[in-house]
Amino acid sequence: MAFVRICSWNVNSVRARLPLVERLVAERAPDILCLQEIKVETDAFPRAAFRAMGYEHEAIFGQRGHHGVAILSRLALNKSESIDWCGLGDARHISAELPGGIRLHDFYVPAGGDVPDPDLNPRFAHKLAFLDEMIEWAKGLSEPTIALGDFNVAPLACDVWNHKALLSVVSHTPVETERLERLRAAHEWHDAVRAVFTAPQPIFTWWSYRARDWRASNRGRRLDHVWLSPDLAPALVGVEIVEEARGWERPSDHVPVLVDLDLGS
DNA sequence: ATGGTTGGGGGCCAA
Repeated sequence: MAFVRICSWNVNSVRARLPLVERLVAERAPDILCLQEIKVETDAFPRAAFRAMGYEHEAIFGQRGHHGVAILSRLALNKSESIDWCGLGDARHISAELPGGIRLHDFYVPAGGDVPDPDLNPRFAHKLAFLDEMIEWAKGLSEPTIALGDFNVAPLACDVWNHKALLSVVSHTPVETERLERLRAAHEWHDAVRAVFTAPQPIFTWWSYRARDWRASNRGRRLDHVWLSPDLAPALVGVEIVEEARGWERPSDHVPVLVDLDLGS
């Protein structure tokens, strides 16, 4: 095993973003790609393109039009499975076991709509219920675990461009950030990105498509996360937020998050 | 306070 580079990336359609995934692979060579919002049915996933890039192992859970997650790997993947959060059948989670018995969980947490009130907005209620289910699930975990993906929550004040303004904006409201912290604490996960880019340094992984100039206004949020269970925390070697990918042609609104681990022999 | 853009799938919805 030794060194393993893992990438988490909400690609906002894997078919639309294939050239950018190929560029990332050429330039950064991750061993494992964890994608979210692939927006394609499992059977229509462009497997051949990933095999051509050297990813021979796959765990894919797609869905027509919406959501969808996939793990593509140069290392063997075993016992892949998905949990049906909130019983809706949504393709928002896939997990697989890596060599060495590490379980890797790839999440696409609901965005939650616009209105931050669960009584008025069913999407926000769904997001909170989804996080509540994750908290209960995490309490029962024991194995070495990596949880990553688009959590759609920016937990810290320095994870958004304007903390006070975003306290009432879905993704940074107290009910969400408190839940995310309870989830993290439930398995004592280590936030790999914040272990390297420590607070209060602002770090973002998402910039809206709607900005005239995303780089100039820099109104970003850190919605994408990579968490390591305590036994894996010492394996952390490095992190890169591939911010430049937001400026590539026809970009996703999220950028890749790379985490390097030294898993020893 | 509002609108701004993108992708999928078909003639708007979700993000």
